[in-house]
Amino acid sequence: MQHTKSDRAARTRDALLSAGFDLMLDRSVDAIPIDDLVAAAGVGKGSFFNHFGDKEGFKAALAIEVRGEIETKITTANLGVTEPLERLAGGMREVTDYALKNRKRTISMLRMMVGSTGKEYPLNEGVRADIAMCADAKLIRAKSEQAAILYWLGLCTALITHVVEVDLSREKAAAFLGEFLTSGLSGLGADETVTRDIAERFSRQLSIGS
Amino acid sequence: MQHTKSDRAARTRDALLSAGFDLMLDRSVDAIPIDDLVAAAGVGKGSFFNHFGDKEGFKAALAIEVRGEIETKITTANLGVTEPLERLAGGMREVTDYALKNRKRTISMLRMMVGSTGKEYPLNEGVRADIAMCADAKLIRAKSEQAAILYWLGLCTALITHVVEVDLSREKAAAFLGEFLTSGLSGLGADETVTRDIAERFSRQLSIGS
DNA sequence: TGTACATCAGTGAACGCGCGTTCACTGATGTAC
DNA sequence: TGTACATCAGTGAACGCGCGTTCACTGATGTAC
Repeated sequence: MQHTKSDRAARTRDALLSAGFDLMLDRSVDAIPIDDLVAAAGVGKGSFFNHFGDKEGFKAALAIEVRGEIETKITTANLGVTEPLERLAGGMREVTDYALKNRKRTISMLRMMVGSTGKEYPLNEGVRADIAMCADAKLIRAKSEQAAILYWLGLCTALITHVVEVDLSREKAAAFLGEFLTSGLSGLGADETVTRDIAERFSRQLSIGS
Repeated sequence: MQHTKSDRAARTRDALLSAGFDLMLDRSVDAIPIDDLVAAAGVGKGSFFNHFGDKEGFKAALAIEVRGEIETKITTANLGVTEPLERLAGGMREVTDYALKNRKRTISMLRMMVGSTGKEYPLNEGVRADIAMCADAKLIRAKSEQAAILYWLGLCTALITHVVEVDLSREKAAAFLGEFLTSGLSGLGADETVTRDIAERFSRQLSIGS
């Protein structure tokens, strides 16, 4: 079977990345010795360098890993959705769901985002597009597009930060999502009825789980 | 003069802290060797340990430093203010002003906040009190107090993150503050007219400078 | 199917620099008389 | 005002462990014939 060898490689690679996420519960990447990583992953020290070249390469791989997962999760969930406000809300719901299901990875991502002074959020580009659609359709108060993007991303970040910090139950996270959608959408100037509908509906979806 | 010796001590201490903030533009505290710190501060290596005991002590001192500055800045600005919505908005204006005036310190603070997984924002407690006052006075939609606090702190964080990231001019920062106050207050359910008035007035105050 | 060879991933001992911490000493400031 | 002493902050050489990186080797998987 042609995949056997790359399967083995993929397994060690994944083991190392997972070990990274595990150990980042306590400390920042910089503070984790490679010895600890390979011990936690159960692989030889050399494998670390086979796969990532050096520690910088490892850090980059960690970031790309979570980023990719979240992006495809949101993209998938929004596949058939055309209503711009629902796309926006869907992103917030999905990222919250991700935080519930992948606490350690989310914590790592939040740590790394600021480690590199905020730079590129995953989902950054998607939010920009959705906000623009909302503005075009006159669904939100259209002043500064950039401010709206920052506003929305800030809310998403604050929400999932809280979810992972206090290790919220799905129930409670859903309640918070409802609150954030209510405040968030009405803050953008969306219609009150639509806002309430979306907040309730999406909160319920999250509480059920997907 | 009895202060002479402690003045000397205070100077070296400040030099080390400032060096810390300077060097944190590039890297996290953990990634800064003490040799670099003392070189940048122009003091002997031993002084570092005289003042902070070890590197952990230094990190703690950095955090306390900024936190204290921001807290007293906000407290001072809100001294005579009794209107709860204005206190809330005043906090956001002051923290933005701080970010404009102390870019490096703000960057350091943002880095450190997530380094310890978000924990205690400076201003956390003040916001809680102001939100509670707003809710009591029926000035905002009163659902979950905790969600409202997270919402507001999230907005403050997002705003100053952007200010320091792109090194915004005071002018542009004031515009963003206006947008964030508009969205932020109306997201909380504050009266539309009051919101617009506060947003315009506080934005103008920031653009002039204090 | 079997044998020989090539490639690719894994391993851990060895290396050596980097970096946090210590410490004996110097110099400055404050105090006693 | 002057001298002797105590205290306090600053200094940088020296230490030694920790940690990132290297490398020669082993073992596993894939391929040729």
